Amino acid sequence: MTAMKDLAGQLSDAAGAAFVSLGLDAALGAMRRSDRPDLADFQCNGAMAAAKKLSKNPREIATSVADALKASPLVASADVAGPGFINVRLSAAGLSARANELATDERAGAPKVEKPRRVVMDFGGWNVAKEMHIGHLRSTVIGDSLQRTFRFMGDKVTSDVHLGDWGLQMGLLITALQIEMSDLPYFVEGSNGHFPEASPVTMDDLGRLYPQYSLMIKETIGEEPNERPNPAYRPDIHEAARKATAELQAGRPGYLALWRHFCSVTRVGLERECASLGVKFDLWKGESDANELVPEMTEDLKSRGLAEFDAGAWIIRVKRETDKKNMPPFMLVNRDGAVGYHATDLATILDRKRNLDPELSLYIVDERQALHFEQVFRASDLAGYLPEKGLEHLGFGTVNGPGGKPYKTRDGGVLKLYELINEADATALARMKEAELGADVSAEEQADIAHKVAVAAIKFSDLSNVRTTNYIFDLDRFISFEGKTGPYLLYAAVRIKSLARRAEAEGVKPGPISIELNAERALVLALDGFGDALGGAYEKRMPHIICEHAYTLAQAFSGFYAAAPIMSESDPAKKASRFALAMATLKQLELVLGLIGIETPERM
RNA sequence: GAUCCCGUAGCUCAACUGGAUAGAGCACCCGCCUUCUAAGCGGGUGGUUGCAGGUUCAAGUCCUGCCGGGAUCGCCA
Repeated sequence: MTAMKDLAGQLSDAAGAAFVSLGLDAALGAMRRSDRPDLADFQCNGAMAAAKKLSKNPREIATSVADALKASPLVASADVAGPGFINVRLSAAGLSARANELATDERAGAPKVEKPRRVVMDFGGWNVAKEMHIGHLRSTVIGDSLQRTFRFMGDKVTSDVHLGDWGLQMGLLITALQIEMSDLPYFVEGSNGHFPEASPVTMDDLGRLYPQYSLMIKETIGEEPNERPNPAYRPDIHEAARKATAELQAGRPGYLALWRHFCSVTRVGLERECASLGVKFDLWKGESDANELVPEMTEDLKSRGLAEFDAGAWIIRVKRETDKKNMPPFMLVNRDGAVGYHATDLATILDRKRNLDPELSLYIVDERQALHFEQVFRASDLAGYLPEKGLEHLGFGTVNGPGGKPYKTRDGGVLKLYELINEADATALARMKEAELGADVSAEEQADIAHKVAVAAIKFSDLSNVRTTNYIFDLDRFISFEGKTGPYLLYAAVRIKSLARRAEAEGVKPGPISIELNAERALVLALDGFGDALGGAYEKRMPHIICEHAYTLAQAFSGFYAAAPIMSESDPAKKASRFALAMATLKQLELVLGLIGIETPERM
């Protein structure tokens, strides 16, 4: 995968060769950054595993590997500690060579895949008629980070926002409008006529109607122990919504016209949030786009005996003998003749197979959808569309408020995404004024800087949590600018940019890097860790690994910045070396921040 | 009830898939701005990794059982 080996890779090769010469597996030579920086830069634990197989003394094996390692020009010292740890300290020459390599590499040491794959990323989760709130932030920023990471690694990515625009909620909204505004022309039975261009509803209307009517089609309310019949349940409305859904899907013109309004009204808000967050999708498709394939697909599945008729609905049995958990059947067509997201997701797979033929499809959707995707993937496999192996659900944890319950604002509502962004913008702007920064720039530029800081804070706060776990959202902490935050990373980058401006003015040029100070060693080691972090984030689809690396790098730079003055350094060789190291850091830092969707301003 | 996930410092989170003395940030305490942006740097206080067993040279990580929290379990997405 790697074009240029990082230090761990080079050391692993050397140690691996030593293990092989002992008649052992080269993989035992795997080197990693040391847990004990006071003792070593890198460590190898393979001797202890080897000792078990050979029933030899691990220290004996370790000593012989360590002796072999000493021959490498990279290694300053190699010794054995404890039960058989091999500790390696790197030579200044080795570190300097690596630093120069990183400084001149376009990709700052990043690996690239040898064989690019066609990858589809599906961001299912946004719905028509629902405004984006804090809970939608995760799929957006995680998915965006993943698409940037995969592209950077060389894969051919097609991202699809995949709106939820075709299920019962659409029929429910039509029903709601029929009740609230019954004289609209969309409801005239059999009408094929022209319908108004302008939407009869605004996003606010939809945002109000949707929750109001959703409550009426819930048969029960309350949590598990206190679950009880919903007093507001309206079977008539439920029935009407189901019927309207089926009619919409069957192509009733008035309903389709109305539905288009719902979609376009919603999309305005979604696009605004995307632009604000700097998130782009290749495709703005939705569940509805799969609709035209559904009849063909269901016929195919029925004719091959994969779908069967059961309790009024067409289902596919996806249960397996080995299943421990309950595996309900895949719901192809419900008893009204309407389809839900099982069918549209499967039809979408068929569509993608025909048009994109992806080797890998990633679904960045709430962890709670895990069972759904397992059903869809199994169905796809059974049907011979795309193999289950190339379909992955990347679930993520939910966003909770203090106490582990879903986050609520002070007035009990959900925090809308644009409100969060506005709040962060305002806080960032206030912070700038307080620090008396940006007094010499226009108000417009100040706002631009503040927004970049705000977005960095929001994205980093979210992405630095492990993808799969739930996290607790606290507004103040989320948009704080001190410590381990997005703005800290920006600050490091901005300081280097400022240095670069001064260097330019004073005619200072980067020169060969020579590592002397401890702070310089630490910075090179941090820079060298990029490949490993990127590879890990890519393999595991875990953006937090990149966040962790970005922070380590910024921290190492801050230490270097404080310990090694550049512009005031009198020795021109040292000055040029340190400046080159700073510039290498900036290059990598900007690449890394790019992978988590963070843009760096020129000053802040 | 069944299946799966989680429980780490006062708070919010890490820990490279079994490695050494479990790391960060916030908060708190002490230092550092007449030289590169103090949104910063250096240092300190703070832990029986929910509990009890087990596996082995080595367990936050693996196995078992409890306790506590969450998610899911056919016509909502």
